[in-house]
Amino acid sequence: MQLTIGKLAAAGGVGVETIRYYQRRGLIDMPTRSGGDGVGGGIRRYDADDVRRLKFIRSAQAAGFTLDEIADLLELEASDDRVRVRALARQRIDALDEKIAQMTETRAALARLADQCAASDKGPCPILAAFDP
Amino acid sequence: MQLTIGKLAAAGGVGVETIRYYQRRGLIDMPTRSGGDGVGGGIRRYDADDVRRLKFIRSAQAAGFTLDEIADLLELEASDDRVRVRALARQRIDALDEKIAQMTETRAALARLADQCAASDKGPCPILAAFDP
DNA sequence: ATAGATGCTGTACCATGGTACGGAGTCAAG
DNA sequence: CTTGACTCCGTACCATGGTACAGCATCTAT
Repeated sequence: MQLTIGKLAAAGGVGVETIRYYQRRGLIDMPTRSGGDGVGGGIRRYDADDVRRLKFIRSAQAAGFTLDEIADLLELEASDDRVRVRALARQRIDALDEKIAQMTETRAALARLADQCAASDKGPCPILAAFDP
Repeated sequence: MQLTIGKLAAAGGVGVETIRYYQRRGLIDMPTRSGGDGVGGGIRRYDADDVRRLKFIRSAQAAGFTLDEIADLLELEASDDRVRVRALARQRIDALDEKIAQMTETRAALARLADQCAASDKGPCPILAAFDP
């Protein structure tokens, strides 16, 4: 099965430019070309494995991995290095924990201030007051 | 009390360029100048209220508000519109709730996969497998 | 009065994850 | 064989929150 960049993009539910962007980022490698008359490259020909990689990228992205991390994951997949994959996952989990904790704290503070603000219209707004030095 | 941009930046714990950036964004307004010989402006003179506004910005930012939202908050502070401040806070809380929920879900899925991966070295890595179509 | 520290403007650049476009080349169908 | 759709490359642009620098002007301390 041979695919042009447009078909690959459609298969992955992304735009053509996104594929080319992933190539620049090294997430999808430059495939064989057809029609390259010496200068200017030629038309990229993709296969089913490229579709798989593209979908992998989208899935990993949905799990919050950055494109850089995904590039690492794709390398690790090729080398089947489970220890390092686990380490990367752990790292991502820790980052998530930290962000969740921080956001939860902020959320609670903000909710408390909003309640205070709603409770009484006397004096300055507690929400704004909280940001004042 | 008159401050130059450098003193204001130091008072707020930010860089000089950040102040000028906030001015471009409309978060701090263009202060009176001294020395402006007709062309090219002149030296900005700030006062204690600018320091307060700057600190307000940093506090609100720490609570996760974007600079655009903070610009709104500063306007609302001036007009003392508590209803709209509460609405903005509520909106921020909802956004936080959504993000926290999504991240918590992702975190759980990733942790489960990492555990599965650590449990057995047989077969493909469950983490990578989860991203595969 | 003069050196050196700041300040001014405008513009370019950083990361992140793309999107858009011009001008040329190529491919498939009729 | 022509036409229209697709692809190529390079580059610029979007948002977000800044950072950096060049080339002057001004201010402050000596």
